[in-house]
Amino acid sequence: MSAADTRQQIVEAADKLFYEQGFETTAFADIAAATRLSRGNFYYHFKTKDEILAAVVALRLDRTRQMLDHWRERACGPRDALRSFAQMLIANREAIMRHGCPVGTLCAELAKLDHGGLAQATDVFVLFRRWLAEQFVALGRAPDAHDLALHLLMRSQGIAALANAFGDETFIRREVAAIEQWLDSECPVIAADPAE
Amino acid sequence: MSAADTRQQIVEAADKLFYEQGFETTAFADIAAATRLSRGNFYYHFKTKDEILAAVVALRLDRTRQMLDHWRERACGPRDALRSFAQMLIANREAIMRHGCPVGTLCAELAKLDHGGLAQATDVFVLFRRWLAEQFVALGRAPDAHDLALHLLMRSQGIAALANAFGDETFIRREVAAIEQWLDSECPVIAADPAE
DNA sequence: GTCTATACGGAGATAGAC
DNA sequence: GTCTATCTCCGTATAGAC
Repeated sequence: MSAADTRQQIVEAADKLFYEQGFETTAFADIAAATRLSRGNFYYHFKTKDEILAAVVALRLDRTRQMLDHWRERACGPRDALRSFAQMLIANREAIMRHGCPVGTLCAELAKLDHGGLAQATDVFVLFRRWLAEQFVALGRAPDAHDLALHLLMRSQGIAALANAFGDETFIRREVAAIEQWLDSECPVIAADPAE
Repeated sequence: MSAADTRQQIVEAADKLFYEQGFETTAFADIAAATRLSRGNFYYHFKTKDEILAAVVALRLDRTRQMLDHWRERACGPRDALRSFAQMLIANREAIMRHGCPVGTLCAELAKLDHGGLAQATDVFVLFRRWLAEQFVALGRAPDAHDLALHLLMRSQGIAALANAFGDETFIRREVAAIEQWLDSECPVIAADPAE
């Protein structure tokens, strides 16, 4: 197998394990078992565990960009795009109830560890925030688009946190519905807008 | 120093460290340094680290009960009591920006570790949820008091998570104001209610 | 009740054979 | 590029002196 392929395998396995078990808990032995590589072999591809973390965050940034592009392309206008964001909570409900939000839990862990990679990890949040703000700008809310984006992000984090703690699927669905209601009240459909 | 005092000191130091650094990251050596006790001496008071965690959670449950009682006693009616809950985010903003919500981050960490103490830790959430629901019942929202309580808890978690990631104090204040607006819209002041 | 000394396991990391 | 063997450090936990 080529070095690039092996590297990719390691990063993907680490991504999964960091989400499911957390960064610190995940040992090289765990990633080794998942990739069926020997422990020592890791050091050919990554010098330290922090390098693996950086690669995982880079992977998540890439995937998030792709997902956001995809949502925008597929949606009928910005309001529909925003709904995609909310619906993500329902689509990923099983994983969220078990492991929380991948972005939020990683940021929280790195903040506690006082880890240098925190800034990189929050960049994933920034990616979401900017994208959300763009949709609100397109809906004519340019002045407070940033605040509205943070509000939506805040709700998604709160929902993920409680869903993780209580494991209550009904709660997720109810709160996603509440988000959609909030969207409609904040950005009412106007007759002049043909895309809506 | 009596055994009970020493035990209390250990638990309080552990409480602080678990909040600031996380449960797993905190080593006995850290607690030893904070309490100025020798490492070996811990095992007279606690057989395992998990026992310390259980004691910390019990301490937090006690303190939460006291705080909730205090809020209720001090408040002019249930609406005012609910405002105390929201204001807690502003009062504790410095700690929240640095370390997140003590309850939420502990639950998230224990969920990732698949730790048996998770249920106990979520009991702190349950305490808040019940108390919040009681206030909503008092405001005449008995049918959906439980849902409203979870919604408020959700918001507090989302605010804490993003405040931790972004370190934005303005964001906290804005969202607390939004919560108070939401309270007024969900439970409008009625003339027949003398306490309000 | 409090201390020192120490066993034990598991983590990250390195060296060198293949 | 991948492996095995090995090193060191650190965390939990125990034993026993004082």
